[in-house]
Amino acid sequence: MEEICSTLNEKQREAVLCTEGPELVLAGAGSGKTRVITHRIAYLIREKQVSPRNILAITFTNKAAGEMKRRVGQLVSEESDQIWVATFHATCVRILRRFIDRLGYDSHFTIYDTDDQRALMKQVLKELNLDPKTFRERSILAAVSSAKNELRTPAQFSREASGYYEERTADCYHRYQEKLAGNDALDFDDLLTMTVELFRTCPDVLDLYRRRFRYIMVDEYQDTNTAQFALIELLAGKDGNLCVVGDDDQSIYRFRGANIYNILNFEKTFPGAHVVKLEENYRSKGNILSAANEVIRNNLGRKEKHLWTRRDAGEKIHVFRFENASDEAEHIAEEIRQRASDGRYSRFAVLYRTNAQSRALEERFVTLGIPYQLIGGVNFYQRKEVKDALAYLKTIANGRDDLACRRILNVPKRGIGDATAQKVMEFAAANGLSFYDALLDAEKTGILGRSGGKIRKFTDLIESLRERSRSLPLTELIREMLDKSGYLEDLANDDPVEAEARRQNLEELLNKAAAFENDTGAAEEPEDESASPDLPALDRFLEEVSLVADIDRMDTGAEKVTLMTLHAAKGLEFDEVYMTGMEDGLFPGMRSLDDPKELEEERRLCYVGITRARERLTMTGAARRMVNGETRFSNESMFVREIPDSLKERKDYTERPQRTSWHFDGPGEAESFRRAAPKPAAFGKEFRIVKADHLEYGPGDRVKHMKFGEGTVLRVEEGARDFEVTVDFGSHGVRKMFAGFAKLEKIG
DNA sequence: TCGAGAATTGTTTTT
DNA sequence: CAATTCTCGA
Repeated sequence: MEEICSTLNEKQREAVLCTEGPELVLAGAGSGKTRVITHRIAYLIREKQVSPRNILAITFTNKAAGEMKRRVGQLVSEESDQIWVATFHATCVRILRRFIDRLGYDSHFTIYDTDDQRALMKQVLKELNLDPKTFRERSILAAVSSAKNELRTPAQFSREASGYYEERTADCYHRYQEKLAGNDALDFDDLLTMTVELFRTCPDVLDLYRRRFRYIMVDEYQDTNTAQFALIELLAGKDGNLCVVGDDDQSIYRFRGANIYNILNFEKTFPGAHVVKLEENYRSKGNILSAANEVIRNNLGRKEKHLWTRRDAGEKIHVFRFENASDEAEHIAEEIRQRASDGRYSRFAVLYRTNAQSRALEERFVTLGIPYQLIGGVNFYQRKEVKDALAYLKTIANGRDDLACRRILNVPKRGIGDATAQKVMEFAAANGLSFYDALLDAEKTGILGRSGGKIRKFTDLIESLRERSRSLPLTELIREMLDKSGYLEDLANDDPVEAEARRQNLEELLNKAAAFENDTGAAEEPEDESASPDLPALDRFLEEVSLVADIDRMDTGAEKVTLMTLHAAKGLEFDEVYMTGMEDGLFPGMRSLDDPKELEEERRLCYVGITRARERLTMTGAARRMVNGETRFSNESMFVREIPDSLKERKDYTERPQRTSWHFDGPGEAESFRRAAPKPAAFGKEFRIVKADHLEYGPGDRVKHMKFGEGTVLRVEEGARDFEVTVDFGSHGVRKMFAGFAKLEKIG
């Protein structure tokens, strides 16, 4: 016990030692949250003699799960792989593979990603004869998803629906669910809702897992949604040994159903809960932490806390403003190149609000030859060629996934068009067959005339590959599939640059398959009943692949700059962080400007971004930016303005820098200012001067002024807000002016 | 059936 | 300004 707790501070120790009953650990950014969880697990095993099998730890990403496993392993070597550490979704899949037959589903179900969901919903809209203009599958799916997150069934949904639009949406939900079932498929949300459903309808199953999971821990608790909460509550019970760890200030997933009240009301939901606050930050320099605190204090409805650090203040927050997005990107890339002259690029991260912003940055990084890794955007496993390959594999593994089969039926082109596919669909529906089985049969009965031959060739291909899949290792199978199907060959007809990128992605898929084979081959010890039961390697590979998030691919070892969204950055930390696109209308986004709830969420996101930085933080923005083909002008982000000037060092690179708005350094004044005028002016009416840290010219230098032409600098005086420069312009006279306003250029 | 070019959309954020 | 969907001729 001494050794386990010796490295912990008092609060952390308190959190670790409280093992029985409900516990809430409010862990501020960088306060050693993961440390608490891992040590708590170690303490349970080593001191409380709890069997590792009785511990469940839930994380939000596979990466976090892996990291946690690794760190627990360091503390309690032997038994650590007995602990169940997984994401919500992976946990649910494991449970469902064993028991979903109780709900009338096949245990070999496939998992649909967003694209699959879209395709399916499109079919639904067509079948229900709904106008795709008024009923967009995107918004219907959003409604369905939030219904599922709230555990509302189609029946409930239609009961509560009012008005034509909602009623039709209910119909879609209903039909969509039927089609999923018909395909033995679950979408992401189903994984959660089905598990809750399973526990609610089968007490014996619930009981089994309750006995197993005597100690439950949930990381990032502030981001749980209603379904996840229900799941936890079912497993733990009102007075179970449930320890949740989170930070209400870092709740940033409201858009996907996260319910911040899960954490805000924890003590009400679990009376008698032990609450521990971790407020010492071990990560960031003082100024960075102060900036974070200054920003987040503008949110109402949060648990009061004040993060502090023993670290020195460090550099000020660097604030840059540029003319446009490409200047912004150029400057950042150039600065990183200089600062990383030792090649330690992994110390840097560039963060942005929307994935679209990565483009300009990427271009600059490429031209300057800076190694970088891009996280997010299109998930690797959702890229077209990878999905095609996976669709082949799914069809080979079992012909049950109609979407997958249809996807590849004519890829590469086999001369089997939509009309034919439509006929097969009808045939399948009429005979209660899957799409693939319909293909096999339709060809036999010859109902399709001359298309029959083409279909025959396709099914022959699949059948022969299926035969081969029984003996061939995974990687070999994929190679053969790519070859025999003519997919690789077809790729060559593409644009050569594009084709090369695709080939590389397929190569990466092969690497992943090889890694997967190695992993499962090495771990020959019979995994306990938690593993999916006796699935062939191919099926298990497909399952694993369906649950990986893009962040899971992040390579922390490589010396590369990391480019990603602020959302993806949660839980990570870097020495030097750039937060880009700090502009009103972009961050905070347009939609949040008139919605206080939404604005608070954006502010939390900003807080998350700031607290990722250990040593140095830079915030950048552009005066104008191309959005949707038109130029948008914007003000510096209100979040930047919420950071007092005393913590910032600004530099304005725009052609016509703005005079600084009234900034208040004293907390009292700032407070009243914010209350009195919480909203910034929508447009750049205010001028802003930026005090440069130095001037490029001094007395005696020749300079050029926009209006007065050339002159000689007589004197430079440093004022509070700016440099005052006196210049002799000859015929235009001797003039005294502010440097930031005059924009003098040195000549010669 | 299929490709090229036109037209028409659209924007957060992701397990 | 994309990326996706639509339309039309072969």
